[in-house]
Amino acid sequence: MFVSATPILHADLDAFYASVEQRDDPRLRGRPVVVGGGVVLAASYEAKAFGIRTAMGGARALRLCPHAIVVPPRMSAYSAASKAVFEIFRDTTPLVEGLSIDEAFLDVGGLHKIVGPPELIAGRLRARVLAEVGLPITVGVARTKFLAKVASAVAKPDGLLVVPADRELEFLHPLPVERLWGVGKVTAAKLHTLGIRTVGEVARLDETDLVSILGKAAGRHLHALAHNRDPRPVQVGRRRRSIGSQRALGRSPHDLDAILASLIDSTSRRLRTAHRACRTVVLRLRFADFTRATRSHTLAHPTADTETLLVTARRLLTAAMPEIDGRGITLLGVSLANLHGEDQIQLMLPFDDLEPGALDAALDRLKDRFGAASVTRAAMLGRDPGISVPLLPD
DNA sequence: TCTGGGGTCCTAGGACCC
DNA sequence: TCTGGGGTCCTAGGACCC
Repeated sequence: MFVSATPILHADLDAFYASVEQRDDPRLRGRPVVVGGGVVLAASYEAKAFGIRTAMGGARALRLCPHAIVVPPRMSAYSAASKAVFEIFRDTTPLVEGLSIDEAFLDVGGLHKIVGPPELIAGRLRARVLAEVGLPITVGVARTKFLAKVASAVAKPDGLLVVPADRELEFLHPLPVERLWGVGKVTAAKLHTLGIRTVGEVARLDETDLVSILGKAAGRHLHALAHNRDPRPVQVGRRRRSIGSQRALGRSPHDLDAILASLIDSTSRRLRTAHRACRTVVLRLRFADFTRATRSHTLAHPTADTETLLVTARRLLTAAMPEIDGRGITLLGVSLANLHGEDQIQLMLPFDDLEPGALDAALDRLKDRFGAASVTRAAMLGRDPGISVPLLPD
């Protein structure tokens, strides 16, 4: 039986935020649209034609295209659109690996006999996303994840590109090194100074040379990709490894402690909603000269308790105050990492109903159910509506 | 040109343990 | 008394991605 040699799809929504805005407001269609304010979060293809790019300052974008229409972001609309598109992905194949809000890998290798060849599946997927969600989407199809992603980038916007298994290197090698996954500004500059500009030129280098130029992991990684060696399978259900939030600070005076409390409040809330707990609190700082610093602390036990996390974050901030006072702070952020999940249960007891001994009784019930040795009382603090008791296996 | 907000992964040094 | 090699964890910084 013939088995498809190009079973991986990389599906990537085009100019995602801007496309949602154009979908929802007909007046924006066909016109240069910029989503964002101080910085460009997304630009429609009409805006990109003027040289406007993601992450560019808003003022510069308007100089490039004075008649661009700037709209504020509507995150909930993008999130809803993303959910609808991912439902179509999962209806196509259960093997879906989300990469971000607007892109995913789909393994359709097993569908050939039932549905047809990958290009047919990809075409149908594009048609469904347009018909059911109203958004243009580009799909790259190839034998490896990496090449499928390169194919969709080349095919953008609103395109479909299949790289046949026998033409992979022919397709890949003329492309600029910037197309390789993991090559950004710094790595590209290093390679350029050595006269290396295309993927094919990278492929001609020995792995040991690349390692000596770029370091062990990056060198090996790039060497493999330049030869289209990418054995990574499409992974379903990858879990996030950190949850964070940050705030750029204007020139006006700010109450750092209040901002910190609100950052911890929102991130710890998201943590609990996801039924996760964290062990590491990371404080992110950016200074007036745009240099950055991080300060972190790792707790003995995972927790999702607001008060515990806030106390930890406050200690980090207090320790960093001399530096902040000296250099001026322009951004404060918090990231909760070292995430723990399924192996942990969180017990919430409402404050009002809390009889004396109720907590111990609840712990005893859990010990009956999971075995005494697997239940530990790790923390008992809280001003949220309830007492949260993170429990973890010994 | 003056820079947002959300993430991932890698490196390197030091502490600590065997 | 002086010494090796290996492993894990934590912290900090940095490159990169969307």
